[in-house]
Amino acid sequence: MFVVLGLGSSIADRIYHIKKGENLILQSGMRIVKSSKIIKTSAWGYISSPFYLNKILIVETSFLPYDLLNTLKSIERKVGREKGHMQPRELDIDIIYYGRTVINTPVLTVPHPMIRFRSFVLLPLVEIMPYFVHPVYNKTNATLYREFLSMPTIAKVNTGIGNFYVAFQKDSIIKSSFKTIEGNMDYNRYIYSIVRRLESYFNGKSDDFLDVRLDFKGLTEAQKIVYNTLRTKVLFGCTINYSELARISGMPGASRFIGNLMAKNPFPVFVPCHRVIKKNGKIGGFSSGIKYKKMLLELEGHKFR
DNA sequence: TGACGCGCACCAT
DNA sequence: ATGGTGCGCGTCA
Repeated sequence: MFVVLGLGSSIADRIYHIKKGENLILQSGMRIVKSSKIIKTSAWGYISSPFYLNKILIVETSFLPYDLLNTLKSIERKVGREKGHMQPRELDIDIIYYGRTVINTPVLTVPHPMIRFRSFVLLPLVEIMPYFVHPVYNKTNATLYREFLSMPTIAKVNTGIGNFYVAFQKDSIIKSSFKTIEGNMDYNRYIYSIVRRLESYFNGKSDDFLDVRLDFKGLTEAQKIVYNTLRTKVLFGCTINYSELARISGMPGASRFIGNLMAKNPFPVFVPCHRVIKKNGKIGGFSSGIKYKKMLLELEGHKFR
């Protein structure tokens, strides 16, 4: 059976760890049929982690899936110390494909479930087996990579009480959310800089993100006016009530419409709908969950019980 | 045309 | 201080 393995290392000496992994794979009786170039990538998930080197191998083996998994785990252990999930490690080996077999159990998912979100898997796959058809999506690796490139890039920031996600398309933000957004992790320098600013913001530093481009297409004229008014006139540390925001947006009396608009704000934090509170001093609603509105207002210096 | 919503003012307890 | 009732407004079906 031919299988595709993904090797990665995020602790120096990375090349040495990968090389050692390959040798142990050979020693365990597998035959390396083809191997990709090594590529360098930023860490997946939390951006502050160190960089990775990755490569993939096509190997020929007689191991059955679970035996293969155990063998690879023991190789990982031989190369490095025991590490938790998502921690930097000497060597990480994933089963990308096991022939055309599909496995879906708590211990093992094959093909690897994150293939279509990871350039460090897709890029080498395109290099050494572009026309292999993914048995679940029924698409070639080349197609998966093309789809990956047209996905938004998702930055993920820890807020202290949950994650905050920002979806970028060509250096402009198309959506932000306190819930997971689907997309790739293909960060660039600009996205890094926004993430660093968000990290500071969630630590209490004042930032209105007015230079950040938000993609307002698909919104009505009235919606754009309200979001822009809120964004540019109600800055860090301020609050406003729904009817007052309606008034300064040029639509007096539309407080209920404003509430509606805040509820479906595609850009929480960047369009600061958390600063819109009720006239009687109560906090009002928040579509992502009221705890986030409280958290944001508190880090901007307000008190709510 | 008519319902709907993260509100508001006004009136009741 | 709570709790109901119309009212208001732009959307979407």
